[in-house]
Amino acid sequence: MKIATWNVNSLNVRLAHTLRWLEENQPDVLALQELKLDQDKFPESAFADIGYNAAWNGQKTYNGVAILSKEPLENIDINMPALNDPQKRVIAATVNNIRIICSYCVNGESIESDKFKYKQQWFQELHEYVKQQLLQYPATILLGDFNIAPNDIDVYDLQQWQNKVLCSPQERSWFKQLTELGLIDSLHYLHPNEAHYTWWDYRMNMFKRKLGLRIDHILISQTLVPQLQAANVDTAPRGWERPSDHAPVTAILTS
DNA sequence: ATGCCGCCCGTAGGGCGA
Repeated sequence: MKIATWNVNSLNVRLAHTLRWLEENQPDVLALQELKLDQDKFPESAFADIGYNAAWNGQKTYNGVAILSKEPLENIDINMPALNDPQKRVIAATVNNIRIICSYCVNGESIESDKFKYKQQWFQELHEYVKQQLLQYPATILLGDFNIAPNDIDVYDLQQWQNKVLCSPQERSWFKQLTELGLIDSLHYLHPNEAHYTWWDYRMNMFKRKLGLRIDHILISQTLVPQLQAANVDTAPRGWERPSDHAPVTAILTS
């Protein structure tokens, strides 16, 4: 089973890229973030035409998440039930008895900002939600854009980024608390000493200069670790014409 | 560096992302 996550930074702009990537890579599940389109504007038929079911949680202009799957999507959750959040950042569904939780986590802007407080509250809520989901679904995958680079190796210039948003000790502690629920960072688990980035700033030619951060992740519950075969970042789409600033992240589980 | 780039709304230029 091939699982993937990709922040496409507008599905309107990136639909062709998304379809191309699906056809070339044939994942069983693809989680999408930053759709930036309203619920009734989702291109369901374009995905159906190439064999993918879809569940989505859309929002005009900002946010928006979806799960695409070759197999049917069951027991769909829209947003975290306990958080009355107008921002559409979470969708969950069950595929082949595996719970898939797709998250577009809060950016936070800067450590000093009110948005950072929202990020903290949001991660507290995510922690509670995932804790409950794991009780109900021992085989769970939490994946998406976390907007946190959890380890020093996930950052191209530690000196520049330490104590900045995405890399601060506070954010790393929130990420660690999630993993302590019994979730394993699949790429870091298989490649602990390799630098793999998933996001490169559009400015200053950061992709060509290979200067990025690893902020998109696939966390798998401990029950699934024996099945984990591979984890990777596909940097190719970041080099396509008019790309998303994020690249797809993949994990392969044996069935 | 209040900069850089890109998307959104809307049709100029500010909000937002990371």
